Amino acid sequence: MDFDSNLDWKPVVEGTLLGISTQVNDDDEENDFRHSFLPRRRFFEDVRFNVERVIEILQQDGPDFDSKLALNKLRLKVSIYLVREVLLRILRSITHLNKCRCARLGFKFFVWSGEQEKQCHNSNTYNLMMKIFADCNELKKMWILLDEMTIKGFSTTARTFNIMLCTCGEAGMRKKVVERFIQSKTFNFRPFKHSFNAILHSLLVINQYRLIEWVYQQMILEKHSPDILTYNVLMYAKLRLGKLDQVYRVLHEIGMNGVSPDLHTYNIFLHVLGAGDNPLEARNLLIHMKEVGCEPRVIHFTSLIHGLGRAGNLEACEHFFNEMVQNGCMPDVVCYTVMITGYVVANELEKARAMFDEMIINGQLPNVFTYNAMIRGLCVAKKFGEARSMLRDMESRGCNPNFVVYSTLVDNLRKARKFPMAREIMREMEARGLYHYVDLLAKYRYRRR
DNA sequence: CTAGGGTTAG
Repeated sequence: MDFDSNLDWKPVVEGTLLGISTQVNDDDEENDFRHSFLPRRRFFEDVRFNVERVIEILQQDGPDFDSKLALNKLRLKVSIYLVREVLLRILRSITHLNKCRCARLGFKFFVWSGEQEKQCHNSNTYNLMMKIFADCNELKKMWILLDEMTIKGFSTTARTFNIMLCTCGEAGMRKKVVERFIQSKTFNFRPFKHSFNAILHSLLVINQYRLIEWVYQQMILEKHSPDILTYNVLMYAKLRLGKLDQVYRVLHEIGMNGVSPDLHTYNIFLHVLGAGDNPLEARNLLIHMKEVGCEPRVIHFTSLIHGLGRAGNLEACEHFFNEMVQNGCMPDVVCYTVMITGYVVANELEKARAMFDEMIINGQLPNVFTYNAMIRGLCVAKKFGEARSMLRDMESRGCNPNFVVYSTLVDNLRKARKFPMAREIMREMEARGLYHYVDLLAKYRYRRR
């Protein structure tokens, strides 16, 4: 995909690292440092070229076309890079209509490449093939591949774990997957200290908070000692599950075990104090952070302001927002969006608008989250015409409305019994294919950022 | 190359 641009900037960047000026003169024949990158550059150009040829052949696959034979005729040198690129292309092309074909063609190529060159598979290519099966709902085949990679001696990774877990529809099944990885001898959990932290972290990424609690219990049963990462993940899960009292209990345990809190720990507590509408304690914590040399940053203030906004304490939001600026932290898109959401929740549309204007003046570009908050505010104030023109606005500024933005508008229109306009917006959604969103939900929800 | 702040409503 982005291979072109990669090839172009890489030599320049490496040159910069070596202390060589980035202003390369193209006419300078003696400038031979670029030549040393040629073989590498050539290699990737070849891969790219061959990916196209392979895809072209796979696309023709059918009863009247023997694609394996055609692939053989190419007499390719099959490398891990080639396999990876082809599988990635297939993975990205999956839609709800071509699932069967993608799974079949992907696997055909996967098997064929393995027959050409023993060294062209690794954990990564297995993960990719498994991901293709996962997205195509070929779960049995995915499990078979997991066994195969283990038998062949490839280690499973956090990525493997995530792919398997995301296909589990029910909690019981997810627990089985977790058990398998905890006991696995071939689980490559680096760079984490032990597999428990790797698993806990993976679970955090895909929002499996109850499982985090369970894995933590297993970890204690097996006498592993938790570190600050373990505790932070656990507290984060407790926070998301609304078990605020237990977050404090974990903090107490951290102190008892002589583990030092870090910036993530503080962030979690700013979240808790904000949500609990406790600006006084928050202020003490901010002072404490500075004392121990952990200077609060935008994300810390944002966590706090988010909680306070939800709790309806706008005065405190504004106070900490100003304090942040005074501390030399410039608010970013997320922070502005949190402030706007706070005003919207409190029915302060004009203040929300002022924030929206301010962020643009300060060079922060509103994104889908920001527009969604503003549209929600306009709906709450019954300004549906303006809400709809804001939808047009965001589009013209290159920020395409997503499923959430449309839902905000449609739901509010329905609540206000403005059915014709609601239908109109829904038709637009359909025209953009956003109804298929539900079908693709599993594909995107768990994707790493 | 160890995570971290934001959206609908159910």
